Amino acid sequence: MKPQPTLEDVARASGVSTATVSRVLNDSARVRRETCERVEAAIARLGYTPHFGGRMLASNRTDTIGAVIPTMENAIFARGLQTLEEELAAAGVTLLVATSNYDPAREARQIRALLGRGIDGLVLIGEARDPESYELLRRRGMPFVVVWTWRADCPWTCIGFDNRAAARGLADRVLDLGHRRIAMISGITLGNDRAAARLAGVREAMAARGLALDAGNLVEAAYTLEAGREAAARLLARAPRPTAIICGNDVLAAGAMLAIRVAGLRVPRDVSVTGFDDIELAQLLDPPLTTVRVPHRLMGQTAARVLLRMRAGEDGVESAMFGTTLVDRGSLQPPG
Amino acid sequence: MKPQPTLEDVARASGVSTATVSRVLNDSARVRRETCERVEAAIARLGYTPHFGGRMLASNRTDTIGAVIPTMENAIFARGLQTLEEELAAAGVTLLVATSNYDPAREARQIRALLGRGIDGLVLIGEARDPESYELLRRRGMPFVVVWTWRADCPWTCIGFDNRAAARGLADRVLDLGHRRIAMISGITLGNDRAAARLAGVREAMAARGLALDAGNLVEAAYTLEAGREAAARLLARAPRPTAIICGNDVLAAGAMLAIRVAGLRVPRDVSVTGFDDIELAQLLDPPLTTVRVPHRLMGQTAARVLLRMRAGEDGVESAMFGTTLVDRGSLQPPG
DNA sequence: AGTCAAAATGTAAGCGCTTGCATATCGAAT
DNA sequence: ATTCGATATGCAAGCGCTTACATTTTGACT
Repeated sequence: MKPQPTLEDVARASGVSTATVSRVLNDSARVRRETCERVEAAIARLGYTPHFGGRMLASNRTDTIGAVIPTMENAIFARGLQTLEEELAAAGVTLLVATSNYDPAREARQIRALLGRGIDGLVLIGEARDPESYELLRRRGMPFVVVWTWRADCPWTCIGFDNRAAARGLADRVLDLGHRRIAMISGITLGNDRAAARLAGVREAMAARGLALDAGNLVEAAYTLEAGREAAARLLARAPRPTAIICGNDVLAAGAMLAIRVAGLRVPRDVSVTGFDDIELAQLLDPPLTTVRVPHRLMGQTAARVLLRMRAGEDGVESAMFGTTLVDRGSLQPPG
Repeated sequence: MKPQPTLEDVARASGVSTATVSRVLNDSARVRRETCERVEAAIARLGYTPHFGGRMLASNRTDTIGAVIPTMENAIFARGLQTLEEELAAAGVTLLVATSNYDPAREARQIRALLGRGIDGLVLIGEARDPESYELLRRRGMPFVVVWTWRADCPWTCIGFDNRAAARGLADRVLDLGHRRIAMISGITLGNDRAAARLAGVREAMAARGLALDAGNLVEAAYTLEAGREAAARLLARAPRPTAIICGNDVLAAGAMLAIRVAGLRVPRDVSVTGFDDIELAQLLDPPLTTVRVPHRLMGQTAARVLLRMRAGEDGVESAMFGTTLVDRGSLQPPG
């Protein structure tokens, strides 16, 4: 790493003080146009770039927002992030991403790591986590938003949708079509409020009709294709076989459809399958997957705006709830 | 943002100098065990975390490696990153990710942004970019590696595979099966050496048998489902219709298969389709996609190790080439 | 008890930047 | 010409940390 030109070098080269150069760099409005140009020329000539550490130390800002997401491998988070990033970039703010792999301990570490890097704000997925993490955020006065989830009396600013209600709506549809032997492949609910809420929504829909989700018809599985496949294989082996499998997300549903095909059965003739998220994959499956579309872009965009406002010192920023859409594509039909 | 305890607060609270506290934080080996414990207790009690800017300013290191990738929406990069991140994390280094959306100008900006944040090293995808960016890296003496590509006389440290050879191998298989009316949906080759190399590989295989890729049978398309679909629709409208469509990646292939289905045709009976990358999606398509498996994990892991060695001052670090595998899944068959 | 490396700790000088305050410069109004 | 805000610039004090060097403490040997 070679020595880089400093603010002082620029100041000397353009015959002004370091203060003026700094002003040019930050709010050039307060510097005379002519001086400004002279300084900018020197900056270009020397190839100067501000030293991040110096700036951070002096101003205690980083123009950086952090985000901890479960994984980049699920396209749904990737897309939400993309929007978040674009929206932040437009305001000159960088996005710093960390992943937890759905591991609460790792998420806690990542939060600490991001705080240690002096972020100005934080985006978190879901609200289920260690109270210590929340306490830490409070102590530091760190602005943050919780996305991908929403409930009426959430104590944080949350920007998301009602996982429970969405899942209930989906389960209602399944029930309306006449399914009674219903199984669910849920995400791991421990430490994951979205997965838990989706499961609760399904249970609620069934309870409303005097039904219950048989313990043997519920499998919790990590959000991977392989886990979905195994879970479905287990469910298909039951007698009587379920006529519909509600999956915690699209990846699990894809795994389930794989298992169904391997078992020599057809979707939806023998078994109906539903997903959740509406990732691109959903329309590529055969048959295309009936699923719930989640407002990922809207969440990303709103999270960015809200955090920028918080950073600007605005408080009392409100939560936002977005709706979801049931996307009917054919993998769900009345039982044969 | 509330005021945080500083090193000095910790020093005062534990009755030592700031230097000692700093030593405890960095190489506790040089501090007496008893003192060390006292300091650590104070750190815990005060909830102290080091100030990143201060550290950066004083030591001029950030323990951060940057990466600029085209997009997070393609799972193949996401997975490579995951491995990279894990490997770096094990060495106490953070990964900072930026995306370019396949836009050279934006990539150049992202590189500058990362440099501005004082990264210790950089991972770049492919080697096609602005000479100014390379010049900038050279001037700053910034360690970097180029991944996802490899060629014999590349002037940089590159860690990847031979896109051209892999594509040629695939095209050879297509030709061996007897296809002669071959079409290709390539990624946009402008500013993308991987896409260009894959196209070149296909051309080379055909040339070796005295064939050429008809201009009308080549479409360049952005790496999205929609673009793949449109491109395929265009190709299917030609007379005579191609018997095989070689796609620049799996996403394009998925789009092509969608268009083929819409056109009332069947894969592979009426048209064969091949992909590239072997993302998870490939095995979920119907029929499952014949494609080229790319060593994404290996590249991520190796890139991390190489950069860590470079950071440690080691030079003359060598490039690495990994092989690819043709994964035969059924979407490619002899022409009907 | 005395000696003397080695080990442990302290001292203090920056690292590059921002910013409150002081000073200088400018233009328009008198 | 003089005055006086407004505007532009400079001065210099930190921000929190690391680290070269100086100093003190320790403990194994005489």
